[in-house]
Amino acid sequence: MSNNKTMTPEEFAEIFKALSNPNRLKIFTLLASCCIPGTVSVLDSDDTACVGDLGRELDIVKSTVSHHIKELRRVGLIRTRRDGQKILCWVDPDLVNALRDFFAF
Amino acid sequence: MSNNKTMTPEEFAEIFKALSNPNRLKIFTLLASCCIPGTVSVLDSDDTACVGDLGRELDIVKSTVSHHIKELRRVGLIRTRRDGQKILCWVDPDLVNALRDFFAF
DNA sequence: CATATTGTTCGACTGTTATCGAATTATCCA
DNA sequence: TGGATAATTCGATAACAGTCGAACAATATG
Repeated sequence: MSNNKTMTPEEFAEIFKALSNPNRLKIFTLLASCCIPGTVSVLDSDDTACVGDLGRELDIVKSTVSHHIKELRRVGLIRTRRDGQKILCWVDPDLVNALRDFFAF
Repeated sequence: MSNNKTMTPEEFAEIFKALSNPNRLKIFTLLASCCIPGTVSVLDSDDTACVGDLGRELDIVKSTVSHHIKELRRVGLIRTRRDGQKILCWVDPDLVNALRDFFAF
């Protein structure tokens, strides 16, 4: 609704690359399932951090999770915000819509 | 419409990996734009081969195109059929629909 | 201030991928 | 059968990616 810039094949390829790693895809899916678009992630409980939760949930060490989060953020799939010690994450609904449109033909 | 098997995160990741290379994505996009779903690819003229055409159109050597076609086919994004000397390619509409649904939330 | 918690950065290792040209296979046709 | 055309396979090379643990930085709290 708000994102109407045209994307190049190279940009799309970068986004798909970000989703091409199973762990990174699981992180994305988990965020997509637990986050109300446009708001922060809360996962199950309200007072737990996203990065830590994701690692615990998916059994990945935190440095790897951090690496993946950075990559997802770089291509615009997710957004982050610091809240105290924690980094809260949520998916960018505009980019998800653009991806859905990509496969609509 | 006809494909209602559930896909694992690993399978989705493999598909996104297939689309993560710019040249492979261009091949897929070109096939998607020129092929009527369910039928064979004809590109511009009727009597030219898909693999050769794709290489000429995108300026990639044929061994590389062949490699990419093989990968796209392996993950189920496209289907192929031999017609004489040529290999005709077209996208699998069911998988495209599954991808569209993946981003529908 | 000292300590605990959360996340990032760094270095290393391992494995994978994209690309090309050469050789090979398959098909058609004269 | 022999030549032409189309595509695949193979080998090599160069670049990149995922993962981990250790060290570091930021924040909160006693």
